Amino acid sequence: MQAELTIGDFSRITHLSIKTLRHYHRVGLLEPAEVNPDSGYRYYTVAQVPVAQTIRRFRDLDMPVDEVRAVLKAPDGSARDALIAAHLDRMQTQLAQTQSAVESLRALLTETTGAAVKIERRTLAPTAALTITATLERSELVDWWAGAMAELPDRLAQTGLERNGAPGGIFANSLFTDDQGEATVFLPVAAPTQPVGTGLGRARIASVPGTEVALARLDGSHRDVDRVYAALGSYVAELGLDGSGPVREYYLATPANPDEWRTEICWPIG
Amino acid sequence: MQAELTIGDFSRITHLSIKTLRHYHRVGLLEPAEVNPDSGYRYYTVAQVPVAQTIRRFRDLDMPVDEVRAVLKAPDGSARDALIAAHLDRMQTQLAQTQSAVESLRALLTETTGAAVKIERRTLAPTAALTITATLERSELVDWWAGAMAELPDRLAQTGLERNGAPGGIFANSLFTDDQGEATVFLPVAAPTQPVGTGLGRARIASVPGTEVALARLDGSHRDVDRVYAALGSYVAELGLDGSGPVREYYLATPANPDEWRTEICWPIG
DNA sequence: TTGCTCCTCACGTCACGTGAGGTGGC
DNA sequence: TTGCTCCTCACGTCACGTGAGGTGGC
Repeated sequence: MQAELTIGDFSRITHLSIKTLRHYHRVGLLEPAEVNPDSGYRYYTVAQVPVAQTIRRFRDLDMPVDEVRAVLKAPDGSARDALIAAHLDRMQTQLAQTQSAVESLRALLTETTGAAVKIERRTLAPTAALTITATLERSELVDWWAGAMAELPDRLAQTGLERNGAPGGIFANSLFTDDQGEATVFLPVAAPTQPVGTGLGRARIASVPGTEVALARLDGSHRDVDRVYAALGSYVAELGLDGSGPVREYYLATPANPDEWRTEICWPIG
Repeated sequence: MQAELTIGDFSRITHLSIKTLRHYHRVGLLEPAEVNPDSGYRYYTVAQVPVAQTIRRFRDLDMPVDEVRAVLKAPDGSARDALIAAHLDRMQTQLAQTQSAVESLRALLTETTGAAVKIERRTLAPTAALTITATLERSELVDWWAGAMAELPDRLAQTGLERNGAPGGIFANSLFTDDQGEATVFLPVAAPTQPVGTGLGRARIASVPGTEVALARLDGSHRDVDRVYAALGSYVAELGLDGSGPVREYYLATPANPDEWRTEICWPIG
């Protein structure tokens, strides 16, 4: 025997509000067992309680409704587990980001004058390089960067070429102004004396152009990289220089501990 | 000399997207230093860069725009610090909730059959009690509960009355169905032989009515309290009982470690 | 019969993002 | 002059919440 529960009963049992239950009906996430065609009254059964609980748990973790639906409809356990694992991963990332945002805020508040960023001018020579390029959303940038940076040394070994300097990245302005654009990471190499074959996957041999830049070094993690960008951008603007080219970064040291990273941030000048 | 920056320049320097900058202008969070009245072009100055950075930091922490505005306009450092501290507190709470939601999900997934909840029937006798009652939003409930529970013993000492049983709480259905309603916490006392004076603040002497209930014990934190509610509600519904009264809880033990709490959850029956 | 529960529908919220259609500045 | 940057305006997104106005069921 299926006990018929009104929406109010079901709400009390599941701790999902009535408004929320109606919403979940509208979007097809949790359909009442029965709807009276005359009155429109929704009726649920006790068998639906565990489903509602599962939904609540996932929504508490901010899993999007569409994804919760996918989890509930997943054909088998492994598909389900994969979706859940993916979401827990995202949660993990988000927790780390929040943690880092808190630290960043603390730094901003405790800092008395704003540690001066030392800016120098430098002329970067053009070079050949092993490159990976993609057009992507700003939000994908960090993950993409890590993957591409990890791939480059393996590809380099395939080419048999000599490495010729610190790895770098080039980032289109639109990545910042419009939240999407082209990014490149590269490993400088001595110019190849003969053509390099295929089989390098997404990696390519290309030339990285020379340019004059305003440059500042960032010691530590990229948590506060925006402060360096701000210093450089302000410097270039105050001098009335044309800084319209894409920004470039050189990764002098990237050990496991991000606090020990050393990076050069380069803002191109005219 | 104030360097005039176009919205694109300013976007690159601050890492706020152009759309976001326009939005912040619309809502008055960050106004351009100048707007060309003919073209509508926005112009910013380098002096605005630090302000933009501060905004970005706070928004990264999900501080609502209205609050960021309040922080920026705070007349003095202490008002500002108070707003920031309040927000960091909320962040802390939220991190804890996320943590607990993850654990709760893990529990739901690893649990094989769903630990059976033992349900018994009991008749609760009416009693006099020292009570604190409020109408509140569901989201305020936990904080309010902690404050009121902490206050009750002090108030009891003021009355000179004898405690007569475990503290409890009574929660209106609308708290769950409609996200707001009346909540009461109480400390049972022997019926006072003479009127109790005023000066008890928000606490009152009142009578807690008797009722018959379906009851289950929750050992551990209230993280998974909804599972007990679900078991009781399903039980009552399946037996076709009228369970429309407000839910009641008794706090048998609330030591510092929430995993050692013991609570009786009572679903009233007709 | 009363009043409590339930219903729909249209709109609001929050912090932007999207996209059409158009104009200004070097 | 071209095309790149900038503009407005209306609407969309996400997960509901609000509120008006009305009806069903015990």
